Amino acid sequence: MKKKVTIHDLARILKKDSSTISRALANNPRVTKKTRDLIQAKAKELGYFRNTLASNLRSQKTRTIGVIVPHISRYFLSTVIAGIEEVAFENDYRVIICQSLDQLEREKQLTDTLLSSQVDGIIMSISMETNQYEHLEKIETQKTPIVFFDRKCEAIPANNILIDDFARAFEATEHLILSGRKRIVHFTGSENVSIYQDRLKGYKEALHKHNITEDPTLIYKSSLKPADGKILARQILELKEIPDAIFSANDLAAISCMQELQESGVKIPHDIAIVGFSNEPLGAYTSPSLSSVNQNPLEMGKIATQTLLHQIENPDVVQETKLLDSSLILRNSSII
Amino acid sequence: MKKKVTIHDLARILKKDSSTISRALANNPRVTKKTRDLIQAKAKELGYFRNTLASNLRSQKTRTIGVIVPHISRYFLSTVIAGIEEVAFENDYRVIICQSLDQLEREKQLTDTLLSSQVDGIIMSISMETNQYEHLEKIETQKTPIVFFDRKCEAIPANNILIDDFARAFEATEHLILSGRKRIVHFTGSENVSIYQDRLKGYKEALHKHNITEDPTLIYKSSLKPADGKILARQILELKEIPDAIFSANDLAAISCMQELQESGVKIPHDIAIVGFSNEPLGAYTSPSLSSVNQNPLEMGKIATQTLLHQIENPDVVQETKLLDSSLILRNSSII
DNA sequence: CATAAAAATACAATCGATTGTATTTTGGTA
DNA sequence: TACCAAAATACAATCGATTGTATTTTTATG
Repeated sequence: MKKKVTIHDLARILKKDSSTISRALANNPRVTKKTRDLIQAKAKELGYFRNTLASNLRSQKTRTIGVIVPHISRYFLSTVIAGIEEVAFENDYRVIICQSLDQLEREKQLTDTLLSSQVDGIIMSISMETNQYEHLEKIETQKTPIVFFDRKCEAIPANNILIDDFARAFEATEHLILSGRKRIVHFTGSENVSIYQDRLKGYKEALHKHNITEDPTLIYKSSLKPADGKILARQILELKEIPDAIFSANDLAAISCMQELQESGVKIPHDIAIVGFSNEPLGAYTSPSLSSVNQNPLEMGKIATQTLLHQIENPDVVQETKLLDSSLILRNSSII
Repeated sequence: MKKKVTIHDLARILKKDSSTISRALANNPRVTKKTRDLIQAKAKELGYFRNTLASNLRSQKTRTIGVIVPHISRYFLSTVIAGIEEVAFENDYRVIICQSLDQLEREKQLTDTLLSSQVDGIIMSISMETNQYEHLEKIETQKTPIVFFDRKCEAIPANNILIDDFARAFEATEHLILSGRKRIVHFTGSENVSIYQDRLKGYKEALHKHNITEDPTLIYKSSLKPADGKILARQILELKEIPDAIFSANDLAAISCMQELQESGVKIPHDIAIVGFSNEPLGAYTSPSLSSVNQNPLEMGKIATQTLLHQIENPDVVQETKLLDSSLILRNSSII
């Protein structure tokens, strides 16, 4: 394999010191413009690329952000990532992206890898399984700045970029109640994850406000994947008293549940009204279209990154929780 | 900021040489098990992390793959990325992900960045604007292995992981013809991109086979975004003779076009039948559901990565083009 | 022309881990 | 106890770029 050109090669060829080459390539004024032009021309001619490894080792900075998300290919997350990448690129940062697949073991391995890689900061949405926090404490010990998004994490001091899950869940549930629904099912996810806790609380609070007795048999916990939606649909159909509404903590479960119910002859929203969460694009195209909550993922990714970069440059900045805009979007699955 | 623990710190504390520390941490048999255990325990206690930068600089390997795609958040691409990440993780490789936004300038910058970062290989789908290739030749000059996927690139020797766009386009068009359609519109993308060329060729070939005269006014070129679909719908409605089918080179344009046509009272598929390309998940949920071509993106990502890793370990391997399985999926937008 | 000041460039240490070679220590045997 | 081989560990160079300090060269001025 042909070896790569280094500043030492250039130094030898041009009979200059490598420090001069280094400064010339960095446009350092300590090198004459004439010499600088000569060096830069030769570097280009020989296809020189600065070795970022060596450079970073010396400068103790990598201008790289590590990102850990449960699943890269979900709409919400891939859009957050697009926002992260956009702001990172603008600020000349690289992004390393990893997926935990909602598994604690993988998440641990990935945090170790990112710390070893000397990333300047980490953006993360914790996995559903995360119920222990040594791996996050390592990040804190290393003083590597970290920003959590979507799923709140209070295990270590950090910025959290969230939406108001409680308020939106309350709003969604109240919307169902105000349109006359009384037996409202709720689909929730892992209790390790703040967003599902908060959505559950919002649901309960709305019932309470409107004097509807909370019925534990109407609360279903699952991992909220499409397959779960189908299973839940069948369970609902077996209830003695069929419910008249569903508030699901995510869209994918809501949509697959809706399809399964329809195949059994249930009319949506006439018999059962449905509201989801996350505003997956396909929710706008289902029949009926799905009411949901828009979480502004692009914005979330951008703000998470801005927050992280600010923290990288100002290590002593105060940690805080930022609540971004979000909104309930009403479509035909919950409006007659 | 608290400094990170290095092997030299451990060496000082344990009164050993840093080389011994290094070997102990790498489980090198030259260090006694007793000493090794002692060192590893101390390393854990002090929260030592191997500095990957230093290690990589020494070993001239980064175990990192660079990925450049037009848009991270598109279903097809984020699924390919999920496949890439999966195989990379299994093989203990990191993945740096970048998006070109289909812009040549960004693509150039990103290839430079990746080369400077000393990635061991690159996986890439070229941008729509890419019509010059110096930046790709740089990759070749550096002897950095590269694999292209989806969009074929013959500017430099490399593996290409593709589907048979020509065959699927031919099949899709023939399907429309066999169901009685004669005036078939085709939506195509940039002529820089092989897939659009091939889909166009497949479309033409099918017309030719069935003795339908090719009509240039029925071929519309755009960037195939949702907004383009709407514009094209309006242009179609203004034609003297309304066409009876559309074969679109992607789904997003097909779907937005379909919606716009429906709002003007066109019945799909009765008046105009539609077939898209890429099998976006939401196509299964539109009304009517959209016929399309499944490109097996997860598989594509996995195979691209396996191919790249193989090439990294066997630099002299022969470059080839791999055609993966793909299939036309018929749904209600093209079946009466 | 001499000399000081300024400009340009060279020297050398450093970042942290790795690895071939050299040295020291240990254990066994005569 | 002396000595050798083997085992364990230390030394030192290296990867490529950066940067404070030292040295050389150039320029300006009396």
